[in-house]
This record gives sequence, C-alpha cells and structure tokens, in this order.
Amino acid sequence: MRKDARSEQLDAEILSCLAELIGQVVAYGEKIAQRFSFPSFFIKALHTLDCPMAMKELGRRMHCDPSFVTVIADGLEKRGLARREAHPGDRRIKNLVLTDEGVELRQRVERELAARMPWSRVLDRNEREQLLALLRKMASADNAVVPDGEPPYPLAPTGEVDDAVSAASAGPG
Amino acid sequence: MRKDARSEQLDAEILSCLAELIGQVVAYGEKIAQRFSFPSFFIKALHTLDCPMAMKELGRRMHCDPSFVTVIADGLEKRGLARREAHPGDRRIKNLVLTDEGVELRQRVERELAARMPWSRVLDRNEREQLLALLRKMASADNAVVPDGEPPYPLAPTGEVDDAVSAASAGPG
DNA sequence: AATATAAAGTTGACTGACTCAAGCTCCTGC
DNA sequence: GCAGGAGCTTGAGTCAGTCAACTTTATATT
Repeated sequence: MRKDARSEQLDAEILSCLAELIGQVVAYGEKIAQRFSFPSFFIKALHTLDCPMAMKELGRRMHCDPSFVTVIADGLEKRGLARREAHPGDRRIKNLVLTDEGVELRQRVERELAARMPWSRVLDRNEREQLLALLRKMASADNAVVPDGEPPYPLAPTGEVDDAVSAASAGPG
Repeated sequence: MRKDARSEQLDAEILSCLAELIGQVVAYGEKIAQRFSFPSFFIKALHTLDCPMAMKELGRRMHCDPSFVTVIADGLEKRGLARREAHPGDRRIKNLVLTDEGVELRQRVERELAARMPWSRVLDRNEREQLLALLRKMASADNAVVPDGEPPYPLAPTGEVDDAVSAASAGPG
C-alpha cells in the first residue's frame, strides 16, 4: 500500500494549497463587494447567473435555501440588476434574468476579479491553459448540466474586441 | 489587443471552474463537520493549525477577527483538541497547540476530506502532480511564511503504513 | 371533474457565524 | 516610570443563511 499512501499525501497537499487559494479568492470577492457596497453573495449570484434560470436552479448552484434565493432576487431586482420573468408553460417557475445593467455589472465584476487572481499574476499562458483543463475535468465530474434553451449572457472582456470573444464563448467543450 | 482579450477569457473560465470547485470543497467540509457534529470553522481551524502558532497568526491565516479566534480556541480546548500555551519570552502571546487527540482528529479529517475531493476521483497521478505544482506556485505567491521554530504536526495518511509516510511528510519540497 | 400530492416560491421567526468597540495584560521606547 | 502599542478577551450587535408554514400552480388518481 505504499503507492496509496503517497497518493494520499499528494491529495492532502493539493487540499492545503487549494484551501489557501480559496481564502484568497473569497477575500478578493468580499473586497470587491465592499467596493460596490453590496453583500458579497451578490457577487456570487451575479457570477452564477450566467444565463436566465429558475430561482430553484440558482439555489441549487449556490448551495443555498430557496428562501434565500428570494432575498437575492429581491435585492437584485431592487437595484435594477435582474428581474423575475414568468416561465412559459409553468407558472410556478420564475426565471431570473439579468437586465442590461446587470449584465454590464457582471462583466465588470468578472473582469476585476479575474484580473486580481493569482493565476493571472503568476502563471504564464501555457500554465493557465493547463490549469483550466484540469479544473474543467474536476468541475464537470459532478454536475455540468445547463438547462439548455436559455442563452448565456455574453462575457465580453472589453469593448475593444468582438470576434475573438464571441468565438471563444461559443464553444467551450 | 486580441491576445489580451483571449487571456482574460481564459482567466474568467478558470474563475468559473474554480468557483464551482470551491463550492464542492466547502460543501464537503460542512458535511464532514456535521458528521463530527461541530461547526465547520473547526474543520478549517484544525486544518490551518498545521503547527503550534500564536492565536493572532491563526486569525491571519483564517482571515478572521482575533475575537473569533478566541471562540475557536475555547471550543477546541473544551473538546480537548488543543490547549493554549504561554509563549516563552512574550507573555502576551498564547500559542495554540493541538493535543494528541487533536492531531489524530486532524489526520482523520484531512484524510476523509482529501479522499472525497474531485481531484482524488477524476485525476490520475500525473495530473495531480501537475495540479499541485500549479497550485503551489499560486499559493506561494502571496504568503508562504511559516514562523519556523515550531514543528509541524505529522500528517500520517493511514495507520497501516509507517516508513513511506514519515519519509514523505519529512521532505515535501 | 374532484381530490390529493407535490413542486416553486414567499414570508416571518430564528440561529449562529462573525465583527466591533472597549478593556485587560504585557511589552517597548522615551 | 510612563506613554503607546500589541495580543488576547468580553459583551453587544449585525447579518448571512435556515426552518417551518403558507400560497399558487402543476400533476396524478379516481
């Protein structure tokens, strides 16, 4: 069982490094939330809302109670960042849809976050491609189901680009 | 500016995948905490306490207020997992030291966590080595200072192994 | 068609993680 | 020896997040 023990050692070190990384990411998220002066779960919500989705689905993705999704939706709506829309065919469901303003803010936040993250600072292009490949493998292991039929929001990095981005965001798999 | 835009796109995708991964890690952490029936920040504390350290230092690493470290220390002490020890030379400082029981529990938790994590399940050995290298690079970018002079706690993966483990935990770099 | 069951969302009460301000003890510089 | 500051603690307070109960709508059974 030598190999297994070494393997566990490896996993443990990954966990340690990742824990630290998580700390950094969360800290940055909160800092940015403060700057925009709203609670940090709005950042999380904006990020998670990558396309129109039922409130239930948002709750699933954010690992939180449906009642809390109501709070989030209220907040986003009050600030004009999103609105509830009736689901055609099932009137129980309310789709949460970002407004233009919401999409714009989402882009800004994404870009600011991404720019400050360690991988943007210390990894070169090749390493980042490598990292993404590994992360994708892990992220898609458990869940990767998007209720298709809903178009994703654009994630245009800057106003200066047009073709490269749309091509990239179109085919992630 | 094409290259730059593509780069941002890459960073953004990394952030997305990582956000999902963080969700999974946190969720597992809470599940395990529930099983041991104590709050999940104890898990974090046990993990962070990889060697005796001042309460202040624990607070820094956990990104939380000193007063909350007091709560943590109280809890760990009450359960016999750690104790406060006077710092020789500065009586303001209290070193938080895991008891034998604490070290043992820490090992168990680490192993259970590590075993359930996505990288243990979907990445092969080579990929995990790759991942660790990348994570190390990022984690050490910001902070990587251990107040040396304090011995780290052992992280023996299992009880069935003896030599391989001690060798592995001795030289991680 | 009527009734039962269940799912999506909302509301209000509540818990508990976490912070802030103030205080105590001890160290350091003048 | 006193002023200021660091490390820790205490008590009060805040806010993120949950739980239980309810409304509305969909679906299954008879």
